[in-house]
Amino acid sequence: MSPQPWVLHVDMDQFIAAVEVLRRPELAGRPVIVGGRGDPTERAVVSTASYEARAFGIGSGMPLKIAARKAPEDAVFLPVDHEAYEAASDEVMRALRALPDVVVEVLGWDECFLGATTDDPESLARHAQEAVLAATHLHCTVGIGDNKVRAKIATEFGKPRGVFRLTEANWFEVMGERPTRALWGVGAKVAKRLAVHGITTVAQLAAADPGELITEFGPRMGIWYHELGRGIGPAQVDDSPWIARGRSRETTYQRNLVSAEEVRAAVRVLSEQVHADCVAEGRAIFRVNLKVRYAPFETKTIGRKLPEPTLEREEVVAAALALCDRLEQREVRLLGVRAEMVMPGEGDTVERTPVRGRL
DNA sequence: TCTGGGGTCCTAGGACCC
DNA sequence: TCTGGGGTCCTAGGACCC
Repeated sequence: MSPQPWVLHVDMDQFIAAVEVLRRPELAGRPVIVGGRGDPTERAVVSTASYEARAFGIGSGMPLKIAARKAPEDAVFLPVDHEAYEAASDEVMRALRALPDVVVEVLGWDECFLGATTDDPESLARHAQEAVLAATHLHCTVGIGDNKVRAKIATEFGKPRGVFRLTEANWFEVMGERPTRALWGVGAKVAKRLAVHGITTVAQLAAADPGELITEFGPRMGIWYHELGRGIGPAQVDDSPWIARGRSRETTYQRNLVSAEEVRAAVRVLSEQVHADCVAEGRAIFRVNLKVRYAPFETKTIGRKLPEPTLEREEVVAAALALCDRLEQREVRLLGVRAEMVMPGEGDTVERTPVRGRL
């Protein structure tokens, strides 16, 4: 068989929990739950649970308070330590980039795509696993696909520590009868809207009328979902460095903010932090957004474009505070300030690259 | 039963212009 | 007095991912 281009998706197994166990070997084999400040009585959620903790029904995104209720006596709750995971992530990516003739596109701390031309992708996958294990003592799963969508989904079937190949040849055999929710980019809301049209499985999505999907979801997403049903997606792996579109800071308060003064004080703090982040990158801010979660759980976002892109602290803070005037007089449990930044080498707007970030 | 913090992109609709 | 068609920009809001 002649060599052909392949996409591999490398996904670290229980990454955050694994990094914590690595530096605390005595925790091996115990249920480890990482989230928030490590205090299960606080408002926070689980970042990662070890496989031992998952056996008790604890998973990512679950409130720590719920996790505490499900957890056994010997469970360990740990605070999130971003720097440690970033350092471990750097080592993982470095090991993968050292593989011969591969392109590495980083998706997050614990996952990336590899692009390579080979006649034996399984062998490359095993080499990648060995290289990561040798460099970091961490295990990973590799999904192999003929594009990014299939490689990404393939990983699910290889967990943990395995390799799985998903291509046009076995797409419907593997995915056809699964719910649309199993597709990357289909969440609860989209699955529900599809179900209204009688589409509940991947095979049904593949057979759906594209016109109907376009009417429901718009020209871009309609076509995207129709192709997703057939496992079609981009295959180009791009290793150009990622440039963030914006920076944001948000905080969920342990006690809701009640008065307008409290809210304004919190917005000032957050906007000063965001401003400092942007100054550190040296990229001017052209838009400021405010995200507010009212108690109990309703989220709103408002924003405004600045007259001119700027890095003047008081201008940024004033813009964020001005948005406060448009908030409702209700208890606030979360506030976030986001700054969108001018892209280097461009004008004052962000150039949208439709697929990236979502894929 | 209680729901983080950091991101990304898409769509609808109004304002405005020719 | 009635009111086009096309385009761009902006804002708000929705949805998804790790």
